[in-house]
Amino acid sequence: MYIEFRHLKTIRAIHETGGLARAAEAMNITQSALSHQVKGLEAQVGVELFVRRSKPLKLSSAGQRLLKLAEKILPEMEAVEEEFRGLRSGRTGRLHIAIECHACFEWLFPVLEEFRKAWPDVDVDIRPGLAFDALPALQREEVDLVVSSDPEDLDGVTFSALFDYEPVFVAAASHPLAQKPFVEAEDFRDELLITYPVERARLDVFSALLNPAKVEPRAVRQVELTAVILLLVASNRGVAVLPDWVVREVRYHSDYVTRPLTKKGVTKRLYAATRDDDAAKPFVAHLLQLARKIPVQLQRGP
Amino acid sequence: MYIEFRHLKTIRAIHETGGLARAAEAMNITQSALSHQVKGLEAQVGVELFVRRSKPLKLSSAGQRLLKLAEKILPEMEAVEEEFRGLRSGRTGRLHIAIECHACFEWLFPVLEEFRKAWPDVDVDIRPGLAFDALPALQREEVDLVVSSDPEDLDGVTFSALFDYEPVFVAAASHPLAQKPFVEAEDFRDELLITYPVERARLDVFSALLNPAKVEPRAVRQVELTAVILLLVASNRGVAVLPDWVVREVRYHSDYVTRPLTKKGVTKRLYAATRDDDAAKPFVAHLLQLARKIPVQLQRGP
DNA sequence: TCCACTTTGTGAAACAAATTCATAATTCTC
DNA sequence: GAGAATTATGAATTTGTTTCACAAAGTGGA
Repeated sequence: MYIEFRHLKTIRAIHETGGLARAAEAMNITQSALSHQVKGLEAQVGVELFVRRSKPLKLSSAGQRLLKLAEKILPEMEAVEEEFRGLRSGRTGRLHIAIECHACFEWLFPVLEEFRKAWPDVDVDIRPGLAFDALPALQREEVDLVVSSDPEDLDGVTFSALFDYEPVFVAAASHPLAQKPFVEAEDFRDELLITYPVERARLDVFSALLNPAKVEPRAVRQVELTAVILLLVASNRGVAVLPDWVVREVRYHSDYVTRPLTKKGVTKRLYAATRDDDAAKPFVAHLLQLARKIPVQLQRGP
Repeated sequence: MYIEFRHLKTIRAIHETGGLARAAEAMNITQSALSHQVKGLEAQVGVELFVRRSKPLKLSSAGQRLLKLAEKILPEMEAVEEEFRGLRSGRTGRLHIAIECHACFEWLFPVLEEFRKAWPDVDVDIRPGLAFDALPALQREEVDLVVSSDPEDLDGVTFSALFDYEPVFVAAASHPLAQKPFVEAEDFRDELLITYPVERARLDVFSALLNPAKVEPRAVRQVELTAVILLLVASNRGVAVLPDWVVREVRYHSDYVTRPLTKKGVTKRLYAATRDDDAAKPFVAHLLQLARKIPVQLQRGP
């Protein structure tokens, strides 16, 4: 049984125009063609779809059922077609973002806020990238942009630099280490370190400081939310290392202090990874531009 | 841009089987045909639907959008096809009932209760037929069965008798007229008559008794619900004339009495009107059978 | 009831599109 | 890099849709 979109459109047109001849005109097609089509459809489904006793062709009960289907299906259909039209013109598309760095929510939300104003038709989503390997997913087109601080050389994938940041030590103002101008790996040996619940390789403290120095903190506690981490730190229940942009406001708050890691401080760079063919799309370029500008503005503070 | 069901099925099959060749086999079609089809579709929508860098063909982001559409639309489609298959075999269909007689709900609900057990796939509905002319709607296939007590000679419409009933006078036991063995038109002259809110021509009291005798009751009050009418009658706020089946239980209830209209009583007959072509359908026949049997059982009482 | 008018139905021919066959070109696997 | 598996392509074939030119049937007015 082969009902086709053509048939649904016909049913709808006949119903709307109230007749086969008028429907034919509305569809720029011959009245004859429609007659054949309707006959063919009725033969296929084996059911009378129209009442033929009276001249302006009218839907039978089965026909009305089909009309209901048409009115449900065709708009969805047409929405997708419209979407594709927009996709060709570069106005629409999909931008599913995976973030490997846990704290990136903090600056990404303002970026997306701004982005959506400019590209309302782009299907934006954030996938908390912690559950899976983001870069393979990028290659498999499951995801369209990955935020990462570890560029790799991958086929068909480009990494573009977004901005630099500094992982900084955060502690309560009353904490002994607050007296030092900077902290070193050894300073962590007796501390309870609060981190995001991700593998150590993805945490700047470990990758940039503790692992190279082979230092293990007294204890590590994993906390999901940035606000909660800061709360714990403020009440002297532990210390943390967070990207500077996250604790920017905190600097002028008496309960916390921030200190560089090592004398010279540590600098890391964030990248956005995209598929090469996507990089040309205007909305992708725009997002990258925003992701370079807005976090820097946020760091300058309010 | 012409996306067709064929294309959606293809998208789905390729996704499910994980490859064009396997999908082709699943659809009993050549692999070549599918390749052409996919190419044609991509040309139509002007968008890459598959990732071709790797061999087992994989959906691109646009392709995934289309897959989502397919997974939404195809099941609805297939449900309707199934419905039509059932319709051909007489297992399913539509049975929208219009009732001209207001009290018919009382026996129609038990009938439909029973009916739905036997024909779960038939789309049954009751349209309170008071708002429109039911018989023309029947001819226009807006409705499939009309319950009426006034058979007419209409083209393409058959009236089949259901059962006889007697419109009876109902009054509080303490009402003076309760003393009489039967009531006559003249008896209504000083009464407040409670009726359903429909035109007088459709009320048995008027058509069978008062109009011929040219008697007008002291007052008429219109009430929608049978239970409320009986409540009012019980508290002696008026009298009513209702079909006997409605007040069956009431007979043995001390607060009410029922009396025939005129010495011999009045007998009316209910009919079901159907379109001639529907009358052959097995579920229509079954409904008529139930509508003859069940109300009589109800009248015999519990 | 007849007549003009409108609307729907039909068969053959023209046209358009989908499918197949045979085979080439990729990519994957070992 | 050979062989297997998978997808792509071109020409021929088959299938399906549309048009054309009428035929048939219903509608409404005098």
